[in-house]
Amino acid sequence: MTDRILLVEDDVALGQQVVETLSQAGFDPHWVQDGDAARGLNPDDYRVIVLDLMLPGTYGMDLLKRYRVKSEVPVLILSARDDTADKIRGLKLGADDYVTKPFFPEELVARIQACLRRPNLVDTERVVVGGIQIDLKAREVVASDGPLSLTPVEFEILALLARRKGSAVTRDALVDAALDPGHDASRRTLDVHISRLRGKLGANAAQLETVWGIGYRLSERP
Amino acid sequence: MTDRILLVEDDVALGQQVVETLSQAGFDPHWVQDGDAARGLNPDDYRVIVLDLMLPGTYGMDLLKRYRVKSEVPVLILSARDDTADKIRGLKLGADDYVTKPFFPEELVARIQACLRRPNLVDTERVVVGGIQIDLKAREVVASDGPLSLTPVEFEILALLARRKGSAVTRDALVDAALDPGHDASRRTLDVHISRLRGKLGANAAQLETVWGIGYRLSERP
DNA sequence: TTCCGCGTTAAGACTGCCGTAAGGTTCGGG
DNA sequence: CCCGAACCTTACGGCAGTCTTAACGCGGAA
Repeated sequence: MTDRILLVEDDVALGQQVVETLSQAGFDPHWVQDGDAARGLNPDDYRVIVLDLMLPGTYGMDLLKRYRVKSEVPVLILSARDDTADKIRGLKLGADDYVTKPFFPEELVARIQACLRRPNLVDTERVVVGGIQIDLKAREVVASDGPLSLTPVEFEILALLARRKGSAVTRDALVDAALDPGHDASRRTLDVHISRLRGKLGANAAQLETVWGIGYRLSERP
Repeated sequence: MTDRILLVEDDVALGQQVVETLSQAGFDPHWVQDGDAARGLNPDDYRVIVLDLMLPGTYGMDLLKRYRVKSEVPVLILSARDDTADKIRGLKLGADDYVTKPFFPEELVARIQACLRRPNLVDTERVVVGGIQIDLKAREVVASDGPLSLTPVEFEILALLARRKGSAVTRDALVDAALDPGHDASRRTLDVHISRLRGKLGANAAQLETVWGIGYRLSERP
């Protein structure tokens, strides 16, 4: 139930301080010091992302752009006091708030909590991937051919793939999200569910692509 | 079908800018510059209210409280960037979202559209789902065939499903809302009530759908 | 007290989901 | 081109989840 926060910050002293503050505030901070490392992470794995714009390697702005493409996760920018231009660019790119350095740790915590409170970004209830429409609240799925009736496991698989649309999702992640944790043996079980899902998807089956050696991906394009 | 928006903002330059932006976005903005003037207006005459918290005369927070007493209209707060405390208080008082100044006009438009999209049926006293009409205060239900006489438990089940209309509702949530917490044993009790409810719903029984492995859903479509 | 309405439980039948096994197919490396 | 690993598909049995009917018990009303 603790909220995972991703902190992207190259300054070691500041990073340590922030991690400690967030832990004390009841969050679960994950700290990466390098922009390139942050690039590979999935933004949807976190409730809020705290991003320093001044980074070695991949620039912070690029990261922000990259995250925004596939996710709605609130992003909070850390920037130098005088760098107004960067703040505005960041906000235009979809950042949700900014904090100027130097800052008091409590201020950062308050901003993060404000982000979490914001009603409109908390839950996306409807995801569209190509010809497939998924209503996460109603648990209804409509494909090009018409509405589908999916089993709970099939729905969970499709929902996870849809939330991470365009990205490859690990077999482990899918098993974790959809399958009964009681039976952890047979690694072929997921295949069967994927197969059945493809069958029901009909004309949209091609969007559910196999990523060999990794897992699966739900593609926008048919 | 143009949506009337009430803007309460004392800053003339900002107000003009917002009014122009909203007009271009296809809305019908009404601008009052004074808190006391806004006090006399009927919130239900507007689809969304955009409220600056820093006002001369009646404080913005008072207006928000006043509106909330008699109306469910979505309220969007404008606040200064650093005023985190006010944002949080505003959201606690029932505001639906906030925008921090300075903001980009497109952002405000996007937020307003998000408000309009969100079905706002929390604590409404009357809910209509397809052919079923439910008066939550009077505890009366009218179906296509005519008025129904439901038992307390049946009514609570139907009421919860109606408030979350279109969404799948967990069995646990329904048991929690409708059944006596004393007996937590038999998980089959809910089935029986659902069955009886379907019987009474008659022609509308098909709207009460089973979501296999999850619970039930009250659908708009017959 | 008796009667009736309501919530609950019990029991049986049924639907269809899930996991597994087994055999076939595709992929990538050597 | 061959081989092993990863993946696809089909079929099937066990059983969880669901629907329905019937009966029990407790309350309030007559």
